[in-house]
Amino acid sequence: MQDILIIFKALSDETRLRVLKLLEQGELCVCDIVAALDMIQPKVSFHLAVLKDAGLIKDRKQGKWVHYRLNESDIFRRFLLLSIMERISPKTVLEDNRRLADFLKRKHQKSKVVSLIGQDA
Amino acid sequence: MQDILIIFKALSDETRLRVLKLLEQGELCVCDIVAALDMIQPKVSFHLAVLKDAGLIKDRKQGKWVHYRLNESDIFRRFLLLSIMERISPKTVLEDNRRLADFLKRKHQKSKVVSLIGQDA
DNA sequence: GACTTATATAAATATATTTTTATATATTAG
DNA sequence: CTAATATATAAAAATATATTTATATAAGTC
Repeated sequence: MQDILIIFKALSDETRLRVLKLLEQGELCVCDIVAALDMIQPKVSFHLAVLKDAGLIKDRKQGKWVHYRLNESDIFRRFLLLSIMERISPKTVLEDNRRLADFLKRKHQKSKVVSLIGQDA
Repeated sequence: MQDILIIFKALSDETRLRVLKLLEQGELCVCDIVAALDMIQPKVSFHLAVLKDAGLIKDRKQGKWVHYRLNESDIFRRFLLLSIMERISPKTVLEDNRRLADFLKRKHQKSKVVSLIGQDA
């Protein structure tokens, strides 16, 4: 019973559903999600931990960053994730995606500049 | 979004999963469920209201009694209910079922006696 | 009509979850 | 080595949910 309870508890929070929806588009690091949701980092980390505990997401550490992605390795969670993607309100998702796109654009611009400076030096 | 959130919230409580499992065997009235779970009645009524709100169960009033049954009228809820039935811990379920069987037996004996008295009169 | 039974609901209390604030840890940059 | 950045975690505060206790409603019994 524990398993299924932990999964449903993890899914019974709007923030966490938004995170899952964001991760539909692929792996994201914590700071991406913080920017997309427009929330403070410890709050996001808390919710990521809940989702990870329920086996709904996986993480991968790379340097300073931790990247999260959906865990679709079993069919039940896979179905749940799919149903969420379909049913989540498009309005919130739109704004989350806009903020994420903005953030990623600025992030990439910055890394471009950094690498140009790197070339000069 | 509201819909799916309300459904997951309803499913994120052990008592409510036990209620759903009990209802797998068909319609039950509140007092049956109270006996099966060995809980006080207002508590059970509270959880039934949450499940009903989420559209997971339906009720039917008949005289003094209110009978509840699973609502399997849409495919998503149906799938969720099915997954719960499969995954819920057998230990708790066994005890719930034993208490329910006991209660129903006594209930039927009593109604038998009542109807016999009725015959005599 | 008074009494009992089945259920629901409201108010008070207890418990669990989420959010914030502060801080720790680890990695990289300078 | 010091500073900055990304993330996690602990403690405190805020909020939400569940539980209990008391009471209301409605139906049936005597």
